[in-house]
Amino acid sequence: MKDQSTEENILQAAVSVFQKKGMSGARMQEIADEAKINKAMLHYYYKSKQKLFEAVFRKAFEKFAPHINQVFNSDKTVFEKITEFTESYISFVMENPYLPNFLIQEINNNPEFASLFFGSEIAPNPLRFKKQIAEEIKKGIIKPIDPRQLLLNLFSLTAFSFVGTGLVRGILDLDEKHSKL
Amino acid sequence: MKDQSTEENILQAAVSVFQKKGMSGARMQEIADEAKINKAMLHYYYKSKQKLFEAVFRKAFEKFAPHINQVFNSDKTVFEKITEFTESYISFVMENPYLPNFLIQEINNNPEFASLFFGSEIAPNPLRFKKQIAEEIKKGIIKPIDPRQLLLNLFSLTAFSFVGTGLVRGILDLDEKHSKL
DNA sequence: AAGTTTGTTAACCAAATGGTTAAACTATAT
DNA sequence: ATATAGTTTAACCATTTGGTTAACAAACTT
Repeated sequence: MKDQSTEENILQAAVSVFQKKGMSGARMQEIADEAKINKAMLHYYYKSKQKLFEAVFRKAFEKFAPHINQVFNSDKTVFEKITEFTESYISFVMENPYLPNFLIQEINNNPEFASLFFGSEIAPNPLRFKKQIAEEIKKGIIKPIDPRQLLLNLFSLTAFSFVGTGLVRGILDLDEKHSKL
Repeated sequence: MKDQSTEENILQAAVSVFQKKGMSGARMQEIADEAKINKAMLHYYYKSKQKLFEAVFRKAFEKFAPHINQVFNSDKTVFEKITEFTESYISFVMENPYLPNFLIQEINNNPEFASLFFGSEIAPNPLRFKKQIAEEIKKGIIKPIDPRQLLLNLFSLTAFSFVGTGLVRGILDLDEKHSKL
């Protein structure tokens, strides 16, 4: 009687719950309910809450990484990369509104755990990007800037408007109840 | 034998724990331990976890609001405001590293609860700031920009470097184990 | 068809957790 | 000093929560 993937079903429900409530806020029962299965199944497929969380985190990380790799490893110019990143990132977040916040949050809450991922294969490698920046500066294509600073700005201006949505909305919507930034 | 404020003591411990772990991650026992008092005292002074959390949230909100009011209500030019905000905000966050992230997080997790604060007296009012922007644009002092966009950018470039510290560090520190942005 | 493996459930369990209570202690007013 | 009100503690309680078990069902295997 196996709906061809209960396991995938569970993971999907776990993604939904974990990304909204975080590791400590999520409840195994709620995940089970969302997946419409018995709570015991969670432990049958994923040994523990921690393991299930890991699966969710890994999935999120793997979904997010390509957008950074696009910047780090493509053959475009820095300028093109910036344009492409913002565009793809924004449409990405529209489809996964909780994902960036989830990543940021859990990385902050659990740095040692997160560092396992940053040290792994799937983590983007910034080396090439840094060289490119240096080259383009030398050639006078872009103004001198620390690559770290550039990346930080790029991230800030794209990511924060989503991460900080609630705050910004709270402040700005006071006399504009309907604005959609 | 009343150390002139057990109550303040508790609140301080609660701030520390709640800001690091959030509402759902915080444990009453941990707060009691940090305050070096019996857990029952938490309920003696602050009826419940939710109430204690509210006190912490209010305190954070009240600490944060002046920095926005500085932008909204001072008599400086927009340009000066931007400079002043970034400076004061950065030194503020150095002293309260967990605060912005805490606010953002709990606002996202609990919009209805947060809206109580945004609707209240202590919440900054952006009206004057919006008028100022419109005026300065008319006078040709600054380029045309939606005030919401300006504020969003200002926030993003200042706040995110702290909120997203973990992520950015994770990506960038791979081949620079010691950088301190 | 019988047996074996895999999937699923209801009931249960132990630990963690927010919260309470009653008694003890301290300080202050009378 | 004694009564009174405020403060603090240890022990306790009920619920929640992550996790387990045993029995049952479905699906392969032979």
